[in-house]
Amino acid sequence: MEKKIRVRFAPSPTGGLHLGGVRTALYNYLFARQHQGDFILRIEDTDQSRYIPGAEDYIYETLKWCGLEPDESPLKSGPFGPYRQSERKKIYREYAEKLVQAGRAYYAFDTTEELENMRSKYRTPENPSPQYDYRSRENMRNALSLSAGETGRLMAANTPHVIRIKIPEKETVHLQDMIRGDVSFDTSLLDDKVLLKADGMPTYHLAVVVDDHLMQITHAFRGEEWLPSAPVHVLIWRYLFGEDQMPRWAHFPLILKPDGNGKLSKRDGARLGIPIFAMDWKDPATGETITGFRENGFLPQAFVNMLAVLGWNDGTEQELYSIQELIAKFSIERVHKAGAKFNYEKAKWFNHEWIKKLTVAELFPYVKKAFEEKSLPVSDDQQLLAVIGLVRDRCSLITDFYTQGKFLFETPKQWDLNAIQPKWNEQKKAFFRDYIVQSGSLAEWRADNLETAFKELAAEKNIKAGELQLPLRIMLVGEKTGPPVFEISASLGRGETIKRIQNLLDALGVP
RNA sequence: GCCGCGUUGGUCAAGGGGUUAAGACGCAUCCCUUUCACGGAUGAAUCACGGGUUCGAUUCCCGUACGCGGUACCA
Repeated sequence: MEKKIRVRFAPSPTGGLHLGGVRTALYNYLFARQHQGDFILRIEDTDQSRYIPGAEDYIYETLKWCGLEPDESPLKSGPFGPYRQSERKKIYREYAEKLVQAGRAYYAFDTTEELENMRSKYRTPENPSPQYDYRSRENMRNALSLSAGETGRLMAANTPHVIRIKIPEKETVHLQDMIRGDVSFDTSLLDDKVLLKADGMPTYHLAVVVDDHLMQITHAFRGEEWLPSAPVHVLIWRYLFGEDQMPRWAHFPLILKPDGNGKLSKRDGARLGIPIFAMDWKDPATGETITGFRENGFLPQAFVNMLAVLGWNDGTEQELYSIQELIAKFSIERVHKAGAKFNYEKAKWFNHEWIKKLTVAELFPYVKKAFEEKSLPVSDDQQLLAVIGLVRDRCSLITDFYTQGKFLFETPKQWDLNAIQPKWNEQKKAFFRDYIVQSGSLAEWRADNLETAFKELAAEKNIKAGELQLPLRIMLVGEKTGPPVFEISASLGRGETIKRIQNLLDALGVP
């Protein structure tokens, strides 16, 4: 029987989740669902100095918003818990010691200063970052260079120490990446990475291997920034559990900043005025808020869709996918090798498409919330439903519903007078006075009736209807934009329409 | 510096020894609309460079350039 597919998303709770992080979660999720496997959320909080309050909750909320709920997580325990690495601390020491016993790792007592001394001593323009490796380790204070007695004495005295992996001198480590194929590394270029830190916490390198093994992870997918340290992980697998037990790897391409080059960072969001985090993230240290896609008016379906195709496609022309379609069609092998620049305009296009795709009823809760956030609570749900239908095609973001539809719920406070004054005259004033009366007696207040009445009256008075429509629009909405003017008038209702016409007539000083 | 990974229009990208090198976003023009959008049509714009291999390379190989990532007791 085949082993059950198990994948994990393993973020560090150090801040908001940006596009790349969510996409990694998404690809893991899609792969798990496609194979009826498990999707695990593991919190990698081994660096206590980088602990950020709220970051972990942010991860849960983001996954929830995106619909990527894990099968096992710190919140939803399973048979392989705990799922927070800080709570697994004691597990790692045991494995680190095993490596020491096997001669594949060793104790090292170097202080931060000693390490810095070594680096500055060997640092040259050609070698700006000297490594702790097979050459230099003999000159450092560790169990390999010290006598057994001295090491024993230091250990007995509880001297602060780390455990480092002993990287073999001349080997080639191969890795089969599901996206990149065979990737190989020369071990003589690798350094003796710290596995267990002085505070007893593991580094990522040890923790990822131990936990992937213990949690029976079958496929380990992560960002490309991990590729250079992958050979270290392969070696740890080999020494601890056997390479045949190792999960299959895939390293996802990075998401790059829209302009220039480099990995997308939170700075770019502020700099370019675009969201890069899934949801608003308030930095507890600075109090600064970095805006998110959700608050910018993105639908989760669109956000997920956009992310899925940023670095993957199924080879057809299809661009719009529901999560179900993604589960059916996604494949790791078709994920790109090269990084992709993020394009906010295209992201908005996806959202626009999803706004058109959803029903008015499905849109309703999002739009209602958007109005509430703008301090314009809507009491009449029916009316809001009607507005959604009226303006949806011209909205790219949920927040656009407010700008496009607010006219219905608030009387214009000011008018774009420049649009009408130049051509305004007595004749037109008279037209609107009469139109108030005429339309007021209409049997049915419907857009088509209004338009007919309006045009008939214009013809009667010998004025081009087109020249009167703009003034009417300004009266009703205040500005030159918006849905067809008679549609607006229809949803506004009789009383409000007349009131608004009268308002502007008054403002223009009609006797 | 060294190591790794990349490189098809401005961006996302399909393709993969012989093609008019798809499609989408954006842009431009036109149509629709007497508003602004939506929508529709059309258009401009691409295989990083140099060597091979081959009857033929965007596609395969090797270099070079460029970009990114890594080079921490961070993940």
